[in-house]
Amino acid sequence: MTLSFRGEFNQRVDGKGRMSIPADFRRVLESGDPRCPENPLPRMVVLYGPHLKNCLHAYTIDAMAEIEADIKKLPRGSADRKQASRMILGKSWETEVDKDGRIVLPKDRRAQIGLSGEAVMVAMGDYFEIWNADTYDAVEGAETEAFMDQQPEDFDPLSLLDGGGQ
Amino acid sequence: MTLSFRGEFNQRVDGKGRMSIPADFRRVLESGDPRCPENPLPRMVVLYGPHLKNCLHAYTIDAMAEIEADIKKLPRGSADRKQASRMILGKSWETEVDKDGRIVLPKDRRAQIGLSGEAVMVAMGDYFEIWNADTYDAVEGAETEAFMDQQPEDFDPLSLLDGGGQ
DNA sequence: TTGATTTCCATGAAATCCCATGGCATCCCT
DNA sequence: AGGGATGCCATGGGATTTCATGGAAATCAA
Repeated sequence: MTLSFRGEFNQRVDGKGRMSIPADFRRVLESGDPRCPENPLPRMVVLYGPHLKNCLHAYTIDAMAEIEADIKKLPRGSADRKQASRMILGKSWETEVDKDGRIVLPKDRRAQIGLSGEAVMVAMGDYFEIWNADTYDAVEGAETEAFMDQQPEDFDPLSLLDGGGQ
Repeated sequence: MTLSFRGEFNQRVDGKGRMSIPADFRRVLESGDPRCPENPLPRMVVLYGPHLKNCLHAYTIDAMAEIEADIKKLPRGSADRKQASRMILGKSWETEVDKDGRIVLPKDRRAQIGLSGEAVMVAMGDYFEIWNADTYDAVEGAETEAFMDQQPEDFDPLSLLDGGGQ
């Protein structure tokens, strides 16, 4: 069983697009990269498909390998496989955390999510999201509020889990 | 275990038909060419059979060798083998990336896919597609739109993978 | 010769490497 | 417990290299 991401972190993004990966996340990336610890610098895969609104998704090598294996299970030549390939393989990018614990997000990626100044990284279990800080505050705040409005006063998120596992 | 292509890149095509191969793709081509790194310049094989509409497919040397091996497994003299040979072996072209990281696409190949000005290269796992930028935007845009129309509003391509492995 | 192709060099932008700093937490010793 | 040393972490700056791309020179072909 592989480690999972946990927590939410704010990090600065400098003019060159450099951004520290939180130390906790690095530990997870290391445990999910078969090349570590021989090569101490963990890699990660960033998804940037058009279905992602205002954020990027970051996976460990192992987690992404699993996804790719699933793609290969789809029938060759099927529309599903083609779309999955285009939207996942075609819209992803592998990079390595440098020895200072940072990655450099290419200009295109930063532009896509309007990233500059301050970033937020949010754990989502087997991946984490990368947001521009201001955008995250706005979108996540609004979505959570909208959701909570539809829930009873004493709502507990754990109740969402009941019956999900059939 | 071989690297796989990842990501999508726009590159310029000049009047001579020269086109840079994205650095990431070159790394994959190098790892898939048994002649590297003794000879540092990787080769690649371009498929241009009539079954390809508006695009070309580019393979590593190793990946194409595997395909050829599969063809040889078909019964000698069978119609399947003959057609596979014609459409794959007969319609493919091997070239070498030059020391500036470029290839020169022959006029015929460019004409076939209407390539000029701007190209798009899209990773598809063990190969990548080469498109004219405008054509790609139109065709891929239309296909994706048609596909997305059949999906729920908040569609995630990862959902295609659920239960794909039966 | 002339047109086409291939090789070589030039350039600006972007990405990468290397080193430096200050803050914070931890460890350890007396 | 104090207090110093140690080490990790996030961040910054500068130098260096790679990349994509354009153009000139050299080679080849008809």
